[in-house]
Amino acid sequence: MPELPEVETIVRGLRENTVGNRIESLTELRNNTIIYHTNQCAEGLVFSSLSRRGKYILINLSDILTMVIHLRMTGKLVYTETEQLTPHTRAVIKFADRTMLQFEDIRTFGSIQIFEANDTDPAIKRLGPEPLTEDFNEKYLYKVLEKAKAPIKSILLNQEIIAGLGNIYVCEILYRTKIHPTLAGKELTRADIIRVITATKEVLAEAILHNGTSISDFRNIDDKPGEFQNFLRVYQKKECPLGHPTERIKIAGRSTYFCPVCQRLK
DNA sequence: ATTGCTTCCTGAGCGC
DNA sequence: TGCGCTCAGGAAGCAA
Repeated sequence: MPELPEVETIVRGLRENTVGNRIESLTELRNNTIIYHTNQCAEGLVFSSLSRRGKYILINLSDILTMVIHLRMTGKLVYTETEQLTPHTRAVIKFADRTMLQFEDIRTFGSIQIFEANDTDPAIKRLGPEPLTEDFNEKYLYKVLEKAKAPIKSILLNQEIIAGLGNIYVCEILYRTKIHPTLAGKELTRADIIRVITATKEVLAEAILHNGTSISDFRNIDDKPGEFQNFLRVYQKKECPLGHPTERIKIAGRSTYFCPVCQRLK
């Protein structure tokens, strides 16, 4: 479900509402939702600070533990004052002030992991640069693409190359850059690379400004949808903004929307 | 080393 | 109504 802008929206919502909250109980309603990588219990600790890395939510618990949440396709975090269990509620964190955070996940791919404060998920250590920082720049992307035979679409989806992009935003980025999604990475020109960097930063910033994209069930922690779906140009569109019919193809098993007129193979 | 196919799981939407 | 199929904001784990 959520990509970088959606996760960022959730983290901001959590930061406003839960910093300083003490965990009274942490209950798992389905096996393997909460995975402990430490013997230390999270109960009694405080949500000290929150951050995001790629699509991961990182919660610092009293500088003692780190809670790492990944929502995968259908995970949701809902902050409520009363218990509202659904058939898909997988875990509930109750705070000392009687509020609670419910983790719902229809497809059950998501997880909550708990590590020592100085430890983290190995997958996080392998993540590529954050696209909204200076680390994601022309020099870096040129080096990545120089010899890459894979289609640019797959490369941009690879979290070890760039952290946080998913299927929607990669389609949108490629539309804005006029690059065909099947074009091999090494075929991109310097000008293309600069356009990719610029479009990536623009699309993500705009999406964050609109609280993310709700195609079906993304919701902020107060259960409100995002608004960026109103600004998508090709993803799940029949026509691009210029009126050309779009096409849908599969790349690496993922539906890829593009405009065959605006986005040409060289 | 790189690339891509299958898998985890549940539900919605479609054609017949 | 219901069946069977395809599809879904992700990514690990394999196989080639």
